[in-house]
Amino acid sequence: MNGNAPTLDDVARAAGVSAATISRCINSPDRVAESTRRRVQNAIDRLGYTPNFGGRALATRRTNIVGAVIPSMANAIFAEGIQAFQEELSREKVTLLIGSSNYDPDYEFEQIQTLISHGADGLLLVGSNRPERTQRFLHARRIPTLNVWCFQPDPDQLFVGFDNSRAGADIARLVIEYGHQNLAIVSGICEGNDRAADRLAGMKQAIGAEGIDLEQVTVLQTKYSFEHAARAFDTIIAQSPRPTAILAGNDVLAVGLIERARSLGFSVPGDLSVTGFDDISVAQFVEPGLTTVRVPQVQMGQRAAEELLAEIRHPGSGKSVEMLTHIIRRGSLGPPTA
Amino acid sequence: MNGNAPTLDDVARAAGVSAATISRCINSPDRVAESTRRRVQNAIDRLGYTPNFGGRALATRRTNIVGAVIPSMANAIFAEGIQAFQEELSREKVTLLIGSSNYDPDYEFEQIQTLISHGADGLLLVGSNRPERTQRFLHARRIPTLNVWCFQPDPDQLFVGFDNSRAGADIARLVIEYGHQNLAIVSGICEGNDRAADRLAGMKQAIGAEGIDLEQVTVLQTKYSFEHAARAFDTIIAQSPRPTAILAGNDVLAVGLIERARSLGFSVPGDLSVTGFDDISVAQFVEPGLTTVRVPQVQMGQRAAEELLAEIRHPGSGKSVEMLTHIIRRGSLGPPTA
DNA sequence: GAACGCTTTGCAAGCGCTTACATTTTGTAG
DNA sequence: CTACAAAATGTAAGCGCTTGCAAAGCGTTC
Repeated sequence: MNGNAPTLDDVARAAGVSAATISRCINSPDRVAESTRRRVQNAIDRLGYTPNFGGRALATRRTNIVGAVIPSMANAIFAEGIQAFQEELSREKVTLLIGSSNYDPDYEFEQIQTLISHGADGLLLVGSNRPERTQRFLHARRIPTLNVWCFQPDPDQLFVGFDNSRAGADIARLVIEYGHQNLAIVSGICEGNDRAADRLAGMKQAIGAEGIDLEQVTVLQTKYSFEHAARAFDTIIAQSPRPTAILAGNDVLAVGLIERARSLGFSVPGDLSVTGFDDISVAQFVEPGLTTVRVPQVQMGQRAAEELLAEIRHPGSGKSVEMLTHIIRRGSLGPPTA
Repeated sequence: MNGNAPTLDDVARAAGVSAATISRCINSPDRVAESTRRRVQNAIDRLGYTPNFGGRALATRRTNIVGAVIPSMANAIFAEGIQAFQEELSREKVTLLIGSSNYDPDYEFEQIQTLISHGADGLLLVGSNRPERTQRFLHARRIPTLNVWCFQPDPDQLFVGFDNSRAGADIARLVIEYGHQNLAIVSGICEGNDRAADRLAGMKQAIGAEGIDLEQVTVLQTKYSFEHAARAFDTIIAQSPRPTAILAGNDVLAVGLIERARSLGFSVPGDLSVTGFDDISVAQFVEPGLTTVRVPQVQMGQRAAEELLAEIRHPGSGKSVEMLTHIIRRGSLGPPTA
């Protein structure tokens, strides 16, 4: 915001019309006579006028800003989706206000408040499981909100995502189909992270359903980093009987596991198979390529933008969308060694 | 912005004081008596009041929103830096409005306009080389602007970055030190991208200075994607004499080159060395690890936030900062085969 | 040429907040 | 108890824009 920027009145004076006319020229040009419109446009250009944001926001009670809180930006997982989201918004002249929560619900709440206090007309949030007070806040303020990366058939909320649990079950089933009986799971930390929790639950459920004793399956929860994954690997590899396959809760963990395995001299998938989840771009560049669950990030981002905008413009009109995931087979999953 | 949200006046009425007092309670609590402050705070909590953004922006002529236009979000290159930038802003209760330009100057200009029209108090931009009209716009509006990812000793602009040219020269020199005489360069597209151009210029300069005939060095410019890199590789490998080392303009290209090389059966660095630039996180996870230029992204993001905020709050007080890069040696660069 | 309807424009009342200035309250010293 | 300064609060004038309503302009029609 600029101290000496020209205002509507300046333009009005310059063009010899009233401020209202200028405003109409900008917001509904067809309600203004062709000739005046030209004159006004001229004045606007000459003065280099741009509408003042505050004034406009105050008068229209709308900012055309949408907020998004994602767990992390450093992490490739959300990058593509958010990029698609942003592009879609941009098409509608809406911009993106971004916050990141670092996977911490309290911090997420703080970010949400900040975004709202900075005028966000609506919010994109990742996942659905958040503390009572966050829910209350959102609800009390009647803030259009859309959750991505998960799906629930709850008519009171908006989702554009997929069923993490089912996808988790899918990949677990595939691993078992390959003949693995001795499994380990390296999950993200489930507390406060419904996606991690659902994936894990899905995996467990499928494993149980296939007749494998869940007691025998080591489950580790760890932070999303190569380092943590490496440590998890060390724990798992020390066990006996040693698992022949490790299911990772996401690709970052999976890549970390593979790296650690190889640097310790294990062959993947010869000695040990590894699967991931998310299909981030590294997944195809590790050696061996990662067998993982492909999440339609770009589609998800686009669709989320559409539905959220719909909900903002006409409350109640946004729809939930369930997307489908599918498994991408690459080299990291093979049959167990006899 | 919410239709039925409580306003300052509502709170004033509820607390039995004037609106001005409420405002002071919020913005300069020490100018208000302890007892009233408590009473007011109480009313605020009870009503669930949050200041209206438009009103505030209008009155203070400030939004506490900072805009950033980065070439791409899908790309890991800017993720870490922007995350650090955002965290630093967040500490100061400033939020980040994000646009992405897709490496296109026109689109960048458009995004800049959008951000400004959405109230950004200042702007973070990547690189420095932009069209006349963008410069004019920024200058005419007196918008505090800071450029990252490059550095120039220009007192009229703010930079927090490094010397791409020197870094390019450094890595080229290292490659030559290893004994390579037959080189190729796969650069990003230089037009409209000063960083790519500077890196390339630096490499060329160093190569020339080391007595290698630049005519003999193939230089390809291509988009930042694994696909394009693979195609570039195909071109280069068909040449004779075949280069023994390829210098890539960034890590995405380098990884793409390595992947393609390996999938065609070439060994890296046995048959061919490859170097990168940026040290994105994949760089350490490709096989072999990428020898590349480490860019202090996190520091750069933090420092950029500090300086930009300084410039916004007290125009003229932001300082340019030159950061240093250094080379990370991993396995992808080795001596040429005899 | 009067009456009517349509389009184009102007008027003026906010939107919710901050802040300079005026006023009241409180505290303190003489 | 008075006088005065300091602290606390209130008053009111904007900040720049949108928009309902009224007025004016203009072309038709009878």
